[in-house]
Amino acid sequence: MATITDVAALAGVSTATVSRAFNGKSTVDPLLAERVFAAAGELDYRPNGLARNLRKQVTTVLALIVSDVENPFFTSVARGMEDTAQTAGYSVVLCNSDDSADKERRYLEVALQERMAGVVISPTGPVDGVRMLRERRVPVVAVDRPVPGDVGGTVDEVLVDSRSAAREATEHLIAQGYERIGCVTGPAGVATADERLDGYRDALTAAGRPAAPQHEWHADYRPAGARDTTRVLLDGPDRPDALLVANSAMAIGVLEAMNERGLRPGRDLGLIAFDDAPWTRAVDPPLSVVAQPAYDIGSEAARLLLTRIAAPDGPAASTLFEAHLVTRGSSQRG
Amino acid sequence: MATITDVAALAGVSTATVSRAFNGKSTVDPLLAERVFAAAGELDYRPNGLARNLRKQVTTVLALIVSDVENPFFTSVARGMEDTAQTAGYSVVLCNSDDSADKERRYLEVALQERMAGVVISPTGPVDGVRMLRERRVPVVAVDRPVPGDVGGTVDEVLVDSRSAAREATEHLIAQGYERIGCVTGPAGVATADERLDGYRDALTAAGRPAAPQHEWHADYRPAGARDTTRVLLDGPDRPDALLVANSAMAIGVLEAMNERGLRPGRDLGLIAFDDAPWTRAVDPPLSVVAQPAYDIGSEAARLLLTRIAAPDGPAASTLFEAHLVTRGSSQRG
DNA sequence: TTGTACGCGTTATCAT
DNA sequence: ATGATAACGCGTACAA
Repeated sequence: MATITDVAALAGVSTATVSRAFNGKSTVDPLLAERVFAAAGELDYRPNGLARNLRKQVTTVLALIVSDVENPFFTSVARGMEDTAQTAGYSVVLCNSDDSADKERRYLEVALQERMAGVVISPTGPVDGVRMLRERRVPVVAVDRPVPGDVGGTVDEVLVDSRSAAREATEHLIAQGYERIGCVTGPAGVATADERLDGYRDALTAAGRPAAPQHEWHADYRPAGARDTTRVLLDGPDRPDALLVANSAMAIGVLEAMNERGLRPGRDLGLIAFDDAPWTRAVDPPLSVVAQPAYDIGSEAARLLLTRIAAPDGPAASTLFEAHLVTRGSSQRG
Repeated sequence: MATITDVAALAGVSTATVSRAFNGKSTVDPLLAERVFAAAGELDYRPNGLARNLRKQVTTVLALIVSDVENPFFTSVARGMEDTAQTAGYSVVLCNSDDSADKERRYLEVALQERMAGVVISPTGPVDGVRMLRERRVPVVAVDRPVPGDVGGTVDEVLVDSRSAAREATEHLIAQGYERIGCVTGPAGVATADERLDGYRDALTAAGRPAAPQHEWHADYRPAGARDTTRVLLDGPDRPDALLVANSAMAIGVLEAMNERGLRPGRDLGLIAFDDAPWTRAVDPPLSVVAQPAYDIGSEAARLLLTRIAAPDGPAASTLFEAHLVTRGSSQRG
């Protein structure tokens, strides 16, 4: 593979000039530049990114570490981040931590070893990993959830006000006349799961309804877990007549269990789920959802990260997006 | 950030010894190794991947360039590839070409500049891009589709026998008593779209039914396009009573259009779609699908790539996976 | 077994 | 405006 030296030789200039030409420095004679590019073309030369990175002590690669690549919310985040990063000349490496603190830690180590320019993460593990990067002055932005254990909010975050959204959704179910409203949320301890449950409780409390622990369930944010949970809750006593479901993957499981029993969304069981996944329009009746601005979240995270790369110091920024309720057929009785 | 020199100094050895210790060479005195690791721990040293890569002239990063990150088929492929690559010590960079030849080309350039160890791609653009890598001895494996214009099959591929699967699915619709079976496939010219249409035709022909051009539609492999197409075909004359849909994203659009018209899958319109997306179990009745072994495809592609990295020469390998029909409620009248 | 010294390909500094 | 040259941090001949 041709190197800068080869090009310099063929063009009859120094490597410095070739470098300058390729980096668009204005201080290079147009005539020489011409010759450089001609030579480069002839040799089919591409600058060696590795050497450049070593020399400049910085890469233009960002990492996005998500807890579940198959979750449409995170793929949207990825697209948003990618598009913004792209325009600034950065590439994005997508990493899947699978909600395992171990895997997450490994990826953080990789980010450090490969001297990536920054990391966006939906954190699973404790704050240590993130702290490790920050000590090395590698910018980190948390998305979707704050970093567990990060007291004092020292790391940049892009979050969604799930609690208000959950409350709004629950209020809508109440307004629609549902009376025994339940909530299927994610694992206790996961911030989004807790918040969504809190918002649900807020609405019930405000409506003067008793808190009903037997109407609150935790599943693992995946279809199968929610399906099993729903089977139990549908077959048990005091069956709810409506459900707030904390993400779209679990909504799949809920619908599956309802199908098994011939239950129809809306009529037999009011339903609102978080995440406006494409398929939610495919079910009959269409699923009411809490739409999170996933793409914008990714895009904003990238922007924050790039800002932080440019100016490593300064106080942590926290951006809070609103989620909004999209009412469709599954949340009305008629 | 501490370098190998700092560690060597603190441990009272040469940088060579530190390097050997960190690379697990057996030729290093256990006592010295001990001292090296102690020093490294104290300094919180991490080898600089950039320098290592430059020195070794090779990275341990693989690229996966897909035509649509939001397509669950490709996210499964990504997971399969990632898991296999991981165990061999490689990382995977996920890139989204968005079915744009331009974007694809840019990512191929990045792969080249960053000296990535290999590329798995679902090709959109012409063979030139791929050829460019291969000339530079960067291994490439095509997944999902062959490389357009690659006469003679010079590049490694991992494909699925869509045609047979489409035929099988169509035969099932015929056996279920559907009489006016249509096909909504992807863009003409995209290999998978053409193959699935061919398989559909195979079945009709074999059943002694006339080819019916008015029952064949092309859409863009996305929900909205398929929805619009389906609106037209449902409202038009000679409306089909069953549909083979060439991917799950389009199935969403088809179902949406059906919902608008109060049509029920199976009873009013038999339905089989490619891709066993999680949500297909959430609709009522559940969607019959052609399940592709997406995870295995990714895993096999990684294996092929790693083999090729180890032995760059030798004839191109082509792996063909079977897809299998999963019959559920949407393909039976009852 | 260990150390010395060179080179990977590039960019930045300093002269010219 | 251009060229010579010294790093960047590591791995590996080669020598000891």
